[in-house]
Amino acid sequence: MTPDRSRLLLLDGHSLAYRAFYALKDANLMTTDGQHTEAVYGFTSMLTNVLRDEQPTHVAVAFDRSEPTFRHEEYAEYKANRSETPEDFKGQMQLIYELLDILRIPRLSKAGFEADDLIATLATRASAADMDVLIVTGDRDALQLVDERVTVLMTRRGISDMTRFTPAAVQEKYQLTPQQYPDFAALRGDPSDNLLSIPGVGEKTAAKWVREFGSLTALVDRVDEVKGKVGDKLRDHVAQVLMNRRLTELLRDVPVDVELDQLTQGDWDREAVNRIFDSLQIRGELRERVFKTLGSAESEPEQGFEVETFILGPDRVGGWLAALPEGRAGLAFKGSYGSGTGRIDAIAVASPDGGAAHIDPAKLTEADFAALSEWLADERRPKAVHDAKGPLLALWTQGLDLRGLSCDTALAAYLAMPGQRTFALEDLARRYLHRDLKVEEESDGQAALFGDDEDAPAKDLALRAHVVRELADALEGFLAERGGTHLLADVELPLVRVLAELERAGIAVDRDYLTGMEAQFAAAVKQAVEEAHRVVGEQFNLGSPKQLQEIFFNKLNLPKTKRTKTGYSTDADQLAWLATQTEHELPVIMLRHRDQQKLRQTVEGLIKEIADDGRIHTTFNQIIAATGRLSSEKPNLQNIPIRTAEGRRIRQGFTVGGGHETLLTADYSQIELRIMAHLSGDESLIAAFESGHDFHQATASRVFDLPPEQVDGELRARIKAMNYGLAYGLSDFGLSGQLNIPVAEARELKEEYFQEFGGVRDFLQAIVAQARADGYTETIMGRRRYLPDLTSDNRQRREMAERMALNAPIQGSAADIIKVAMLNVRRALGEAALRSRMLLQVHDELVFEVAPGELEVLTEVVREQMNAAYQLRVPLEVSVGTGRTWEDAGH
DNA sequence: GCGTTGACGTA
DNA sequence: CGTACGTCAACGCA
Repeated sequence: MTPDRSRLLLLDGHSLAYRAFYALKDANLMTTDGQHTEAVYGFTSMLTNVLRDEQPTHVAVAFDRSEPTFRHEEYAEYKANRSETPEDFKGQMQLIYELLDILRIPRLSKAGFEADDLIATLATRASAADMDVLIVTGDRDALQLVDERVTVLMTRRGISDMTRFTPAAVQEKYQLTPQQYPDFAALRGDPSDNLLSIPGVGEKTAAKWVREFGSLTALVDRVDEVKGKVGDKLRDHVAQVLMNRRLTELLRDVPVDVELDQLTQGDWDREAVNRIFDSLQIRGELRERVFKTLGSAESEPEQGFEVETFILGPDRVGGWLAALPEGRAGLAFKGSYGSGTGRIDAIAVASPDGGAAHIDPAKLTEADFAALSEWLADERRPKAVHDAKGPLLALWTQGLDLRGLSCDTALAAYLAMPGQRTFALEDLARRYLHRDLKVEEESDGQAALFGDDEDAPAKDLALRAHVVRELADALEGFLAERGGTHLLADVELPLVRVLAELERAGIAVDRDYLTGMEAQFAAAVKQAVEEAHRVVGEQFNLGSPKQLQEIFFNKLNLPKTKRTKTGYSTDADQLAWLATQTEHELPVIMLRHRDQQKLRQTVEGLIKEIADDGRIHTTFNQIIAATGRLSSEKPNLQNIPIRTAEGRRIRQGFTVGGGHETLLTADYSQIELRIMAHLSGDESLIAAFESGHDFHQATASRVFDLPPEQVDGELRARIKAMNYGLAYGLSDFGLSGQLNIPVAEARELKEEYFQEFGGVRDFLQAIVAQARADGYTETIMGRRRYLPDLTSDNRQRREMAERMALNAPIQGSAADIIKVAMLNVRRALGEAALRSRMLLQVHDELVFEVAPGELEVLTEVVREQMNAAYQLRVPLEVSVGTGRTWEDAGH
């Protein structure tokens, strides 16, 4: 079999991006922060389609440059008629460059030349090297390049339609050869390039002349033969036509400093591609198509993973584990986990020297179980696991434990790149090991190739264990370069066990109480619905913002509120505003409905999650929040209402469980502000914390130069808003909205504040500047957050990144501190052999269940450990409360 | 069925 | 035009 000839695909980047932009203009594609993406989206779509359909072996995208070209020197008016780049198009070229770089598709440009010239040059070279060439463009000048080897794909209207120009197709369409095309174009003129045309000569005449005389040269030689008025016009414009011809000719010998064999797609990184698609908010079909298409172009992994798998039958486990060499083993588990429990279906252990064993826990002899149990629980046998918390919970249900966890690859990857959305083992293997962890494809439930191997699942799990082991080494190295070793080893890793304990413990709830409350909220909802229907005079769904807009703005003709992407907002602020603007009762009824409905849903959601033991076992996610915080899901126990009296009633449903005496909550007071004082070193702010007065009162007294006791509620509220807003990057505008004062007054307030606390302003500015220089921010414990958008051209994105940059070290440092506090509290509880236990973490608060007789000592331990978690330049203040319910224990 | 949107609860 | 999350119902698409 003779190998296919090489095929080079050349794309005209600007031309295609422009076509794509106009084709998708009406779709108004945009990210939520205002970056338009029509051109990026359309270009990517075209690129993907043509790669898929044409299967080129070589590829490059050529771009124009902003510098003038030889054409401008020849003709100052060249392209001078081009209108301004549309505002919505701006920034999209930069995004296309980034995307191509991430996809490792070569892009070319050269000062003084247009993309067309680069394309002509490379097409000519490739042709000479016996390659086929495919040119994709929207510019008809490229037709002159068409020959037996070179085909041009010309975009038609949309982005999916392309015309394929071979010599025959050019002939058919224009009745001209490709060589004649530029002659024709020169005679015709080209408004888009500002090439003048001959009055009275259009496409028809131009083509007729070229056909008749064979070429422009021949026509000029025999120009006297052209009869009539058009003949005179032609004679008047010969010089201009010849210039047109020179401008239309594409250069085939641009000194491009690249070899043909360099024009191939390089190794690309799935995670990076996912990242840029995430940031562009491109998902679904196009993302799929890119991965599917480029999957074939994606370089083959250096080699797949190979691992010899030992499927350990009865009585083989003990011997195999005993024979394991020194070093770290990789572990992988199959099973299901969540809600404080789990089930293990299979375990794989990868040996430090290569092989891996597969263990079926259902087929263990007593001796096997004992050996496995001992090995798993042996602190001195180091182990690496991917996302260990679930398996740990599952192991506990089987009477097993897991000790010696020296690396969790999910946590390590999270610390390395906390902004990632997922940390799937497959993705990490590709990113950090540059190899594929492929699971055999299955279709229609039928086992595909090799699927009839009944050991395939075992081999797959063994492979995962092996990959985890290799990945652990790679990630630790990577993390060490980023200064994350301490956080992994001394904070996140030990925290896994503590979180598993929290999840296993759960928190007791009073089901009857919650059920009764749900009925009350439901009744209030029903009443609100009826009232709403009555005052409007028709039935509608109060839960539908769309229907509500219809009622408010079309039926009742109430004043228009703030706009959302799809219409007018009906959120609580707008409803409250509407209530002040009109006599109509509906806004107030809606507010009550929203309120009661939200509470009802919250309670309903909680009831659904009550386990058989009468407790709710949330799941804490350790690798979600980019700042380092935990998150809580199924259900989220970090957003149980507290602000309103009605909402707080829900907290009375969380109670002390049987066998315990009371609940205890302990929270850090103003921890983020204390961190700000510490990090900024602002002496005045530090002094305010040390003054012993209420903090907001103390800062207000300094700002307004009043004795603390003369600070009234109004002043205190203003400064409180300032204090908290600063850490979020609050603008003058935002502050004015929040305090209901004019923007100018908000600006003055800020000025007055910084007059007193100038160190805070310096600090906040310095953080952003530092982050821009480094590309990341850092917490007190070295937790990094990478913020590439700090250098974005897009103002909205850049300013968003700046706010993230100043918030991340503050929020993240608070997260660091409470994590350390949790570890220390847990250790102290163990050392004092207390039976009280930690149940929840809510960012700056810990909730405990107090065993009988331990209240006093527990309070002491918690206070001490939370206070000592980290030495800031101001004291960490902890306030403690106790009570039968979470509400009673609050403060 | 699935993903997006608007709304809203917490720190 | 204030950061970080998770959940719900409605809705539009496939």
